[in-house]
Amino acid sequence: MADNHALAPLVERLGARAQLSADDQRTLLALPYQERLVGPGGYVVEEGELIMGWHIQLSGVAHRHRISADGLRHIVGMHGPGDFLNLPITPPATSEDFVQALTRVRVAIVQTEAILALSQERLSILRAICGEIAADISIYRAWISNVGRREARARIAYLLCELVMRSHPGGGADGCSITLPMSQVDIADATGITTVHVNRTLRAMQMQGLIRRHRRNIHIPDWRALTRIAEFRPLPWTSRKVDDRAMP
Amino acid sequence: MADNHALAPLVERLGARAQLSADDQRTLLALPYQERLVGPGGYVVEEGELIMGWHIQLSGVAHRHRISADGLRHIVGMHGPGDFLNLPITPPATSEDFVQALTRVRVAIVQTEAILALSQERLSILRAICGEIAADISIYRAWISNVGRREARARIAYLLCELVMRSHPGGGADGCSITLPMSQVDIADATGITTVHVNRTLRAMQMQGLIRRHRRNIHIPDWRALTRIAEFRPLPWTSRKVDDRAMP
DNA sequence: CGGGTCGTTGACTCTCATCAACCCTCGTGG
DNA sequence: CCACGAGGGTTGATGAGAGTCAACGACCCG
Repeated sequence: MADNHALAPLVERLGARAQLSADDQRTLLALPYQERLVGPGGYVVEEGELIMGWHIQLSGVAHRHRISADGLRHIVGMHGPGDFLNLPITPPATSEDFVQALTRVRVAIVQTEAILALSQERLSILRAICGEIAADISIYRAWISNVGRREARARIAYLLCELVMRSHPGGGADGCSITLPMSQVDIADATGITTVHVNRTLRAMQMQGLIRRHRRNIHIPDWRALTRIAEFRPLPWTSRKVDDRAMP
Repeated sequence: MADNHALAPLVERLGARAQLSADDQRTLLALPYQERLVGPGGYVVEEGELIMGWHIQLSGVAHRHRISADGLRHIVGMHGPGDFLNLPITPPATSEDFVQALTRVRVAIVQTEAILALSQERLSILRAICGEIAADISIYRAWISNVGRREARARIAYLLCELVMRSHPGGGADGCSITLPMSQVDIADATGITTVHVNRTLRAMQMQGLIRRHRRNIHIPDWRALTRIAEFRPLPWTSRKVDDRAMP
């Protein structure tokens, strides 16, 4: 139902973990929203920007980063369809980081008051939103653990696992492939290692048979082996369905 | 008002960022709750545990960690009075990490349904909770950035800044001091470096005049210098008041 | 054809991990 | 009273993983 509705990714995401009645789904899809389109390299959100409205990513891939005093970029998260780019909070709250599009990205902006009102009316929707935020938080903690103390290969493997989960509805499997939405520079900034070392590590992973590469296409012959190296926990990702069809 | 009520830390935290009427505050304080007391070293939450109720830390200091396959401990966050140890979500959701007490810790457990119902009744409370969760998320992202790509001194400086903010209601200032609630082993696991290197780095920071140490007492002669090294952003911490009085 | 971004590789350096030993303090118990 | 052990802290020697610097190649697009 309503698969071609713009807000479908939101409903799918909320429905993945919690029970939403047909009525809940209709109500969500009926939320008034504005749509924004951002091209590759464009900023979806900028640091310091006032948070006006609840941003839900509809399609495409983006990353979230901060710039340190010495100009280094730290990527602190990846975003895909259905992701909440902020919480429904009211100004004068401002964004602490940049969200930058890697591909073409569509975003829906819902009035904060509208989603808060809806949460008050419908317990099931409030519950679903809480569940989704909890999963997001768990993923952020996984990133802390990932970049904190682990060797380069494990960090990159983890990032690959996350990208696989984001682009394959059913999760990873032997023989699956992804097209990296990001350059090796981006991978470096997301894993806290240098581009030179990313390059060498990818090569080493290929030598070890963990991945096969052709340009930005990554083939994963043994999904279990990759997750073991990455110490990837699928829990927060389970039943997260992603719908990334081409734009209308 | 109600300063000596057990749930006062919750009201203070929620009131720090949002406007809560006297009536809101009374309603929050009237929430039914169970209290749990955990001694130093005890687990407040264990990995895999079913999340039953909304956990709010009332006093003490705790840390949140994960154990990797090779047995290494990764500390992914610190917790103090007023912190939400989980979101109000319903089973079968389980905890992804351990929360372990460093000092004696008191926790209030509120029925998930009770706080959800209250959020539905009172927009101001829902707003306040969203604001607090958003600040927590920002802090997690800061951790990702902290442990990702920075030298040992900066990582430790950041952790010290956070501990200062947690124990000084008004924020840090020249000449302030803290008593570390954690050993150097804990600092190592929270910053992703080894204990040996933590020790050497603390010594170096002392040589440079960034800190003075006596056992676990840390004196900070120049707060601005420390935050500059740490690239510490006070924003998510602003007006976060902490009340860590002795237990009744 | 030229310029830009991205990817690749080599040589050298350095931070930090590893391994190992030793100290201190404190609580316990003979 | 002292022996003992455990946890935490300190220090040195050595090595490995990753950073830095530099150059070059591949590809895309105007």
